[in-house]
Amino acid sequence: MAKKKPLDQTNQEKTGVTSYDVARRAGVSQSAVSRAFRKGASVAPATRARIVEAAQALGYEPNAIAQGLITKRSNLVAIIISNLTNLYYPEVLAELTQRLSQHGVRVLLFSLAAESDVEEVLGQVWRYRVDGAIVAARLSTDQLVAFSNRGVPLVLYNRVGEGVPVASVCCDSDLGERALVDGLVQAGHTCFGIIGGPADSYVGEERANAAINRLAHYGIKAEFVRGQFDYESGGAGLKTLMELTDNKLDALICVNDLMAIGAMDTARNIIGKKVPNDLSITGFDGVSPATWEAYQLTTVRQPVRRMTQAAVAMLLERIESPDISPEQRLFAGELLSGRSARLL
Amino acid sequence: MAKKKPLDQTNQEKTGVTSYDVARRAGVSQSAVSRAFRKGASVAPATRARIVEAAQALGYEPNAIAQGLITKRSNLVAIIISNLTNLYYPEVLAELTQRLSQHGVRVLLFSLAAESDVEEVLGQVWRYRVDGAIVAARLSTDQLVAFSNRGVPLVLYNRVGEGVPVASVCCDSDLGERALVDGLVQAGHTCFGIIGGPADSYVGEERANAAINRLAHYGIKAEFVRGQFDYESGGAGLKTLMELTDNKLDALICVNDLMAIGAMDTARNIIGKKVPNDLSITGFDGVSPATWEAYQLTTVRQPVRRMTQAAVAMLLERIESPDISPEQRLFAGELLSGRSARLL
DNA sequence: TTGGTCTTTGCATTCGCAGTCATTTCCGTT
DNA sequence: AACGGAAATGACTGCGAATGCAAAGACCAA
Repeated sequence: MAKKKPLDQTNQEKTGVTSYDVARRAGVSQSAVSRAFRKGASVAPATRARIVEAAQALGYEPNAIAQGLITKRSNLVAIIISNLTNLYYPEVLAELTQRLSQHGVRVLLFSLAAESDVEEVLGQVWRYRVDGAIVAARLSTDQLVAFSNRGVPLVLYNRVGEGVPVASVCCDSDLGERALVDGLVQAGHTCFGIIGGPADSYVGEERANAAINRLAHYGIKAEFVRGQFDYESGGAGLKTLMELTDNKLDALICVNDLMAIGAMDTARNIIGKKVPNDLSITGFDGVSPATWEAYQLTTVRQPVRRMTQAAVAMLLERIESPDISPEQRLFAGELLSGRSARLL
Repeated sequence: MAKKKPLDQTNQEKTGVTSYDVARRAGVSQSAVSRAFRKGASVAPATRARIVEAAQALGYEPNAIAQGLITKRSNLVAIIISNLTNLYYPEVLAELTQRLSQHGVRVLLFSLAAESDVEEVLGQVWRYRVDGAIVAARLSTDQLVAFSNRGVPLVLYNRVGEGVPVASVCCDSDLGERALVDGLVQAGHTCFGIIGGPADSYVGEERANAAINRLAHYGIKAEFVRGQFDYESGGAGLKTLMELTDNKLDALICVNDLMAIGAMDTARNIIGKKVPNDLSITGFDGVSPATWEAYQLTTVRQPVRRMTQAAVAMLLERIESPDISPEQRLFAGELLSGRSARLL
């Protein structure tokens, strides 16, 4: 009884060119083909040449799925991101994807409507046996533990493991907001307002708290409203704050650039306030529109390249050596002194 | 000799909970576990319940890699996108990803530095045996043929198969530019300039040609320069065009919004021209900053939701029935009459 | 020529699951 | 009680590549 694929049945139709097909054409065994495609394997140069030639003639590409099954390395990394439309993440995503692909790792993308929708995608993450994950969304303790239990290396991006030690890369909210607050206070502002993010957003809370705390240090209490990180929230938030402060607001801290931009436009065009003469506005992130002529936003720019670079490096390290202990890397942002705020 | 996994060796460590582990715990065969997880399979309700319970206790998730190997369906779709940082694509990407995931399909993301870098990633696309691909980058005829030879369903996004019939979803450049040109001409503009995209960009060429042709219809010849689709290119292009036209330029057509925005800022703040009084500026895409108060760009908005919806539907159709003949779906954009241009 | 070492090569097995086929169990009927 | 048909279940194989092991060559020295 002929078991195993007998090497005698033509099969190079469309989809399925297998290593057996290549082997037959090159007159070698399937093992040889496998070895010809792996780096340090023992194959005679002449043999390898024949195999490569046959492979090319047939259009053979090793089946990564089958490789993954046997080697238990899918070369897949999950990237879980919440607000893809939020201007800041596309840059991060592009950087991460390109860096990872330089290392032969492919990206399985999960994009969330809201930051708290993670649970639904985790099942899929497990199923695909990804080699690791980079997550820019809030994970519960249970979820963090799940990663560790399943042995999936994890790097958080602009998030930290609350209560659980996890590798993470962040831009320092405290430092950033502190620089902004210090500048604003010392320039003589007195009536502060803050537009935060949705309650389930990690960075939103971080930054808002950082600003509130630093203001408290000066004995200043700011009004606080929440936004959705988008343009409209900026304008809406500003209006609310104006009411709350009896129109006295003279310093507005937004936890991201987009809301700051929205607020600037509203201040200038709707409310009729001069920015920064009547009202100083600050943002956070350093997205590209922040530097446009029309805005010249005073903000904190995250060092995206260094951060993504670090995230990828950390992840790959942990994939190689799963037992490396968690490390937090905190990057200082760069204060961008634009024309939207009077700083000292 | 005990071949096959003997069901008697504990194995629920971290990574590898397999269907055998679940089977053993539930006191059934591996086949039963497999069936319990597939829809219309024949399993007694009581058995299924036991299996599900065991699976949960062990944290079992079917291995999608193994499933893919045997069923020849990876449930993976490749998305190949060129300028992720270009403001327009993030929205598209987010939409596509979310729609696909509603259909149980995962996204393998490939992001290109330049539109012509496709070749390098195609190898990876083949290796992962994706069920289909959505491509927003220029493919050569050979590359298009490769998809068809390998039986990988393909939908082009804002591109068409030049010379080869391929399924595609586009926003109509001709209609869009025509509406803009008509409006500008009828409003009395006489000296036209166009800022195009990089020569290897498909939409860039399409739109520029559309504008040029429509202008020719009126007997008008426009000056033409190229940009890189980014903010800076807008300002730079405008300056060049001003020189070329002896400062007489009164209508500027940019092939995307970002360059139009850059041009607006430069016109107002650097060159000192009033927009739209001295100079009308138009864009294309309808990205969110186009609607910001500071710009109110006159542009053509692509119906992103309908387009992504169509792309996903077409792709899934073709995955189910690979022999459906190619179809082109051309969507009309919506003319957004902002305050950046005087139209009729 | 012979023996020993090192390199190439092929065989057989394995990864985790789906699905075919054969067998068993369960029920309703008469 | 005996039978028939449907439903449930299990044994087994194979998807495509990687790899341990053993066998076969290649090469050199004696």
